Amino acid sequence: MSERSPGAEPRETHPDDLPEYAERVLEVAELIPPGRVMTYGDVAEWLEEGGPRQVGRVMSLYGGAVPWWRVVRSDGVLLPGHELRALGHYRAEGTPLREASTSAEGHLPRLDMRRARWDGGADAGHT
DNA sequence: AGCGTGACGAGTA
DNA sequence: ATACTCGCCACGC
Repeated sequence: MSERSPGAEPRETHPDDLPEYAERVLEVAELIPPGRVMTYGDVAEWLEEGGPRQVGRVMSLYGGAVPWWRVVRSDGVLLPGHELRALGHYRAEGTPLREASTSAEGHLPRLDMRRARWDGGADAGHT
């Protein structure tokens, strides 16, 4: 609705609002059902825009407003720095985990990606 | 304009 | 299974 001075494109530098891309990423994060996860790469593919690193950037900056623990690394490693918080959520939602095989202590479980990965409703067409 | 960094990911050793 | 490399790409200095 607002107009811009002719000749001055609003390219980068967004005002206070979240960048459009960030909003889309967060939107997808909200779609992930409890007990399931999507990888950064999956989200990027689903959006057909950006890449894993861009999704990761958005999550690091604005993820606090959404279930951030449901967007994970493809190898299932818990988010460094928030392992216990994430683990609490996973246990509470019944997200499939792979307990450390060896009896080594200090090893937190990792996500069982084969079972926890959510396809984003592949047949629920988003286009 | 170059260079390092990062909530990544796949491939190789 | 772990460690390392490389490709990726937006950002900040």
